[in-house]
Amino acid sequence: MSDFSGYQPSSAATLLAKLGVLPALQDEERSALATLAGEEAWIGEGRAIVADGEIQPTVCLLLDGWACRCKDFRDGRRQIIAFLTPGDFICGDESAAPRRSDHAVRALTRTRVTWISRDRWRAALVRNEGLAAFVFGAAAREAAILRAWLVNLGQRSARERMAWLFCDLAQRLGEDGPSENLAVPLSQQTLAHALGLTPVHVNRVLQQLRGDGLIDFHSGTLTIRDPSRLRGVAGYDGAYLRN
Amino acid sequence: MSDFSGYQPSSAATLLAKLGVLPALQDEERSALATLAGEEAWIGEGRAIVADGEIQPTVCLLLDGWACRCKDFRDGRRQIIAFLTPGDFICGDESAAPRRSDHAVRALTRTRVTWISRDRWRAALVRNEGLAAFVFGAAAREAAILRAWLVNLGQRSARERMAWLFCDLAQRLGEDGPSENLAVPLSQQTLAHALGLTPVHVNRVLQQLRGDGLIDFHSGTLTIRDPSRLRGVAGYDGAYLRN
DNA sequence: CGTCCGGTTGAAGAGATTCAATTGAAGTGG
DNA sequence: CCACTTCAATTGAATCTCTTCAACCGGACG
Repeated sequence: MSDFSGYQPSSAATLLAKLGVLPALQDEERSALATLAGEEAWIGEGRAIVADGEIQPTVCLLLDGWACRCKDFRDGRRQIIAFLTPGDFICGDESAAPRRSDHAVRALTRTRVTWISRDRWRAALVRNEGLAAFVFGAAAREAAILRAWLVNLGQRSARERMAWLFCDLAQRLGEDGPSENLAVPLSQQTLAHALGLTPVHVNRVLQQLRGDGLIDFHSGTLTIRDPSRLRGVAGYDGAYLRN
Repeated sequence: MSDFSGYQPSSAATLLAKLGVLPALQDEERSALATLAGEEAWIGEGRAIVADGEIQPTVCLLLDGWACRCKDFRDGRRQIIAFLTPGDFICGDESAAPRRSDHAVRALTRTRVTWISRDRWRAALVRNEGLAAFVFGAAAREAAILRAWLVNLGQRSARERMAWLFCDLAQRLGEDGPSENLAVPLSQQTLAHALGLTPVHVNRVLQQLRGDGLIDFHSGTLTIRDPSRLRGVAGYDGAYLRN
C-alpha cells in the first residue's frame, strides 16, 4: 500500500466527534465513553484485528486508520464486507453475548484500536440511555449499509458498482466536511475485493470513470469531479444513511 | 406462483417453537411474548408488508408464509436481500427508535403477520432478560446471514451461488427436521432476484444442478439429493448460523 | 542494483445477459 | 368440455461484460 500519509492520526477525539453527531448525546455520555476505553494498541497494516472464527470477549473500537471486515476462501478468493473508519465498532456493538466471528477484521492501514470490557460496556449502556440509543442506532446504520452493499453487488454492473461505492464513501466520509479530495487508503486490489471484481477490471473501469471526468483516484486520494453525474451513473440514493 | 399447498399454516405456535430453540428461554418468556402479540392480518401474495421509505412505528412479526426484504430500482431491477420465514422479525427487532425503512418487505406467499406496540415491546425486553438476549441473538444472526449472502453474491459463480443458497435454506429450514423435500415457495424469477441473475440463467443452472444429481426443484419443493456434494460445490460452511 | 508490489496493457475465452420464441400447466368463461 | 388467457418454465442464438493469463512499467525499498 503506497503512501497514505494524508491521514491526520486522530485521538480518541475522533470517536467522540463521531458520537457528537448525535445531538442527544450529552457531555456526560461522551466522557462516560472516554473513561470506558481500556488498553490501546497499534496494529500494523494488513494484520488481522479479529480472526475468522475467533470469539472476541471484549467490545472493540477503531480509533485510527482504516480496517475492513472480510471473508477469505480457501482458494484465495476474498470478499470485503465493510470498510471501517475511526469511531466504528469492530465488534460487540450489539452488546449481545460474545459470538464466534464469521469473518475476519483486517487493518487496511496502520490502525489504533481500543478494547472495552463487555461487562463495563453493558453496564454503561444500562446506566446511560442516550449512549445506548446511539449504539443501537449505529448498529442499525451498519446493517443498512450492509444491505445497500449487497444490493450493489447483486444488481449493478462494474461501472455502476464502483461509482456507487465512491458515492457511499464520499457520503460517509464527507458527512462532516466537503466531499472533495477524500483520503481513501485503498489499493485497486482492495477495491476489487470489495466490489467482487478482478483487479484488472477495476483498473479499466477506474480509467473509464476518470476519462469521463467523474472521479480521480490516485495514491490514496479520491477526488469526485462531478458528484451529481456520479450519483446518476451509480443510481445512488443516500437514504439508507439517514435514519 | 404455482401450488404451494404443501405449507401447513402454523399459528403463533410457530414463533414460539422457534423461540423454543433457545434453551434459556423459559415458559414465562414465551407466554410473555404470546400476550404481547396484538392484531393480526393476512396479507396477499405479492403485496408489500412494509413499503420502502415507510416508517414503521410498531414491531412486526411474521407468523405464517414466506416474505422477503427487497430493494426495487426505478428501472425494474430488484434485489432480494433476505428471505423471511415464520418467526422472523419483519421490522423492529433491534428495539431502537423507529427508522425509515431502506427497503420493502413483500409477501412471497399469503402471509400472516402481527404487530406489537413498540412501547410494550421495549418494556417486555427490559422486564425479561432472557427474551432480550434472544432478540439480540436473532438480530446478530440475521446480520450474519446478510454478510454471508453478500459474500455469496460477490465471490461465487452462478452455479456455486445457487448451490450455496440451497444449502443455506436447507440449513435454516431443516434445523428442526430432516433436510429433504423442503417447502420452498420460490419461483425461478424470485430466485433470480435473490441471486442477482436473470431468470433464464437461473433456469439453465437449475437444470445443470439437477442433471448432476445434486438437487431437484419443482413446484415449490426443494429436494437435496446429495447434500455433501452440494456443500462441496457451494463451498458451504454453516458456521455463520451457529453462534 | 535487484526485487517486490501496485498499476497498466493486450489478447483470448468463459460466463452471463439479452431478445425472442415455444412449451406447458392452471384458471376463466362460454 | 373446449377455446382462450395467463404466467412460469424452457430453449436457442447473438452479444457483451468480465475474467484469465501473460507481459511490462515504475516507484519503493533493502
